[in-house]
Amino acid sequence: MDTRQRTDQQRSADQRRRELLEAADRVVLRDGPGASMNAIAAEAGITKPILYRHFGDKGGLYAALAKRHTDALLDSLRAALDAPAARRERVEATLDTYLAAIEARPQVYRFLMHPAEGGAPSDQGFDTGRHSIPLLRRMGEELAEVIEERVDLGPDSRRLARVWGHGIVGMMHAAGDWWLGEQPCARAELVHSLADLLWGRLAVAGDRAGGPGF
Amino acid sequence: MDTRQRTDQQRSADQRRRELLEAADRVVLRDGPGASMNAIAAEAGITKPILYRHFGDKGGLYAALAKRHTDALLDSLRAALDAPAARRERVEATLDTYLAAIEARPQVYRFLMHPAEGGAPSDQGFDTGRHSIPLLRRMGEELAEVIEERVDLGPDSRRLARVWGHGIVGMMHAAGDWWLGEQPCARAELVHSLADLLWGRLAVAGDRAGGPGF
DNA sequence: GACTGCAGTTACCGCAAGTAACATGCTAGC
DNA sequence: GCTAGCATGTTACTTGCGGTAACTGCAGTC
Repeated sequence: MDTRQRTDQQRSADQRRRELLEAADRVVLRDGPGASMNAIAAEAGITKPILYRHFGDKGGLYAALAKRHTDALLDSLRAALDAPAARRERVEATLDTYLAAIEARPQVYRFLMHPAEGGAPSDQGFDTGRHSIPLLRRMGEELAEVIEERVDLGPDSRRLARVWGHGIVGMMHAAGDWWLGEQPCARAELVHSLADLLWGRLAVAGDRAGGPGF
Repeated sequence: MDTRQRTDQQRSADQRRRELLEAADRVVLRDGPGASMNAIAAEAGITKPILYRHFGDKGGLYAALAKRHTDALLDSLRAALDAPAARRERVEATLDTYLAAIEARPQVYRFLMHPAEGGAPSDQGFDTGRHSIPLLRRMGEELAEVIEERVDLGPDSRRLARVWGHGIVGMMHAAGDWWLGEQPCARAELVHSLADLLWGRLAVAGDRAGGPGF
């Protein structure tokens, strides 16, 4: 029964890991990303070394935490991206999905993107920052694949698709971040404005009347 | 001679501050953003408390450091943005200026944007992250102003210009970050691809032949 | 019943941020 | 000239965190 026992142990270890991650999640979402390992361990009802046995170091824990949320977000984005609809509708749906996600759970978003804000004024000791980029990169790569697969970009399509994938994701991210900071308009308006930008409205807009030079 | 003395002292204090910033610059660019206050003080030939008297805390020092570089970058961007040329040329010139800057001094760029990477594997004790966003935000706001001032966007132009400003800056940033990581093409190609995206090529591209349903 | 392996603990190290209290030199007023 | 004040600098400390070593108790195994 060696294998059977192994699987039992494995299962309980995974279960424990999940519990620890949930505890970490609670603390991080409450105290911000500056949460200490001690605090997380306390929330989980155990002590530090166990966390280290499970996750190696703080970066490992945060990476695991980030991966959970990142995977979840990417799943919803994929769903929006795969919906059977015209291109512009799909783009708008994807933008809206992303923005709805960050609007619904800004704490999670801030953890994923800006690992160094919440918490004490003299916070220290988070070593994330390695995690915000992975999310952006992954989104960029996935979008690039979708673009290359669906849009006819002529020769050099691979490179072009990747540039656009990362560029569009960055646009969405930065606009979303700004929008989340100072809710200047409804989500739908933002979605529309961004889609307009992607649809080339900048190119066809006229010059302003009293513009300097023209 | 009270005022005269005051100004003398003031001048020397400012000078000292500049020297300290240059020393900090050297250390941060050499050791990454995980550089300790002790190391910076040593490089400047003094000890920690003086740094704290000048900058308050580590965040203050890093903010001052970031402001220097941010201001410099914004100056060059403004120059490119103000050049007398057609809109597309200006856009390309601005993109190129930004990308040339991050290509020329990736260390500075990484400090401004990803304050948590270089340095020891178990780095700790940087509390920036408060600085990357300011740069993006400032660029976004400035671009928004330029857009609103020069482009005729009809009613609601203020909101639209800000959305676009932040969105375009984010696009530039994310694409630049990815491009810097894995130099996949020449700078000029990237500039062209991004400008094409902004010029609506995504909207007019056809669907790919064997696409799944689309 | 001794043996192995795993969850868990306490107690510690190292290191960096930040601070208090002490030393030193310069200018100013008497 | 001599002391008062102030800026500049120092040493030596506290606090708090990440990370680890070494010990403890407890399942199941031969």
